[in-house]
Amino acid sequence: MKRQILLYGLIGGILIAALKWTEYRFLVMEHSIEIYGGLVAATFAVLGIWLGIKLTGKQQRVVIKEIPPPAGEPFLPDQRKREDLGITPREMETLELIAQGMSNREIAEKLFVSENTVKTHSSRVFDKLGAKRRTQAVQLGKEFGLLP
Amino acid sequence: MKRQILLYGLIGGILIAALKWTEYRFLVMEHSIEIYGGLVAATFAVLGIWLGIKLTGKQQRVVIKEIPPPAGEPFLPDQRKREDLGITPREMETLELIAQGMSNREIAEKLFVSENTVKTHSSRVFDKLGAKRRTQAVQLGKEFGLLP
DNA sequence: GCCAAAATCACCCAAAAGAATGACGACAAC
DNA sequence: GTTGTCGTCATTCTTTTGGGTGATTTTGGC
Repeated sequence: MKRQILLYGLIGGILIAALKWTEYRFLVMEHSIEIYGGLVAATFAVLGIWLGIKLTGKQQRVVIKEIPPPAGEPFLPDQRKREDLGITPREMETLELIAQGMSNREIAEKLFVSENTVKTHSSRVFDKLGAKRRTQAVQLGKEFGLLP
Repeated sequence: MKRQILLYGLIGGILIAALKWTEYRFLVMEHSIEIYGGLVAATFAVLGIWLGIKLTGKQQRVVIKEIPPPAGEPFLPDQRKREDLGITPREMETLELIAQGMSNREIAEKLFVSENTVKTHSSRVFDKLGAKRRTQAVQLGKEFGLLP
């Protein structure tokens, strides 16, 4: 960056010098002052733009780096796998709540059904997953991509 | 963006006009041409830098960097967190096996201890995690970074 | 309307899990 | 040598879970 600023100053100096040098040649020309001003303006404008881009271009890349980390997969319930295993939506729901550490009673309250119903659902889902315990069902559910 | 470019051109035009207008006043001055040139150069340089910054500042440089996190963490058991919670190694071991879906009996066999001992460990670990059920302990264990 | 799948609920019973308490030996720290 | 932690085990009792079976109701498709 320092190099670019120095370079910029240098070019400026050279231009000034060139300006002075050409002064004696083209000053006689009509409207040379306008051409002159335009030339200088254009040159410095280009240089300025270039410098501006350089000035922020590097910084920009650092900021960009933040994008990737939070990404990844938000996890979308594997509908296909669920159907492959013949697990019904209600059973799936039950399984999810089991995975959250809820008891049958709590699940029953949350789903507005009787505890017996929850038992039925869980039993069936265990069967379909090949699990003997709820903890195992959770473990298998994850392996099958049914649970996060 | 278009607005800025137009503005830029406008300012350029105004400067040229001003240049022409002042021409009749300061042309008589000695070295006015250098001052002039420098002034114009400085003005356009500043404008150029500003424009350059504006030009790239808002642009999202979508540099699609490779995503390290997904393939990244092999998961290292959080030793600190475990000790923070006052969970002993043996209790941790028990928790891990619980998370794998094993029953107390299976865990007992695997660890060569009695089932009662496993119960003691699990009870203690539940207590330390604030869990009431093993499924909940697993869930909390994950949240605490104790389990994968 | 009829059928099949899904969802619901009920009972019974056995197994597993969990809470509470007490106890004992090993071992490190002070 | 006392203290504290850890790991071990037992006993008793309550709660939760899970298996098995059957039944009723809803729902969606044909």
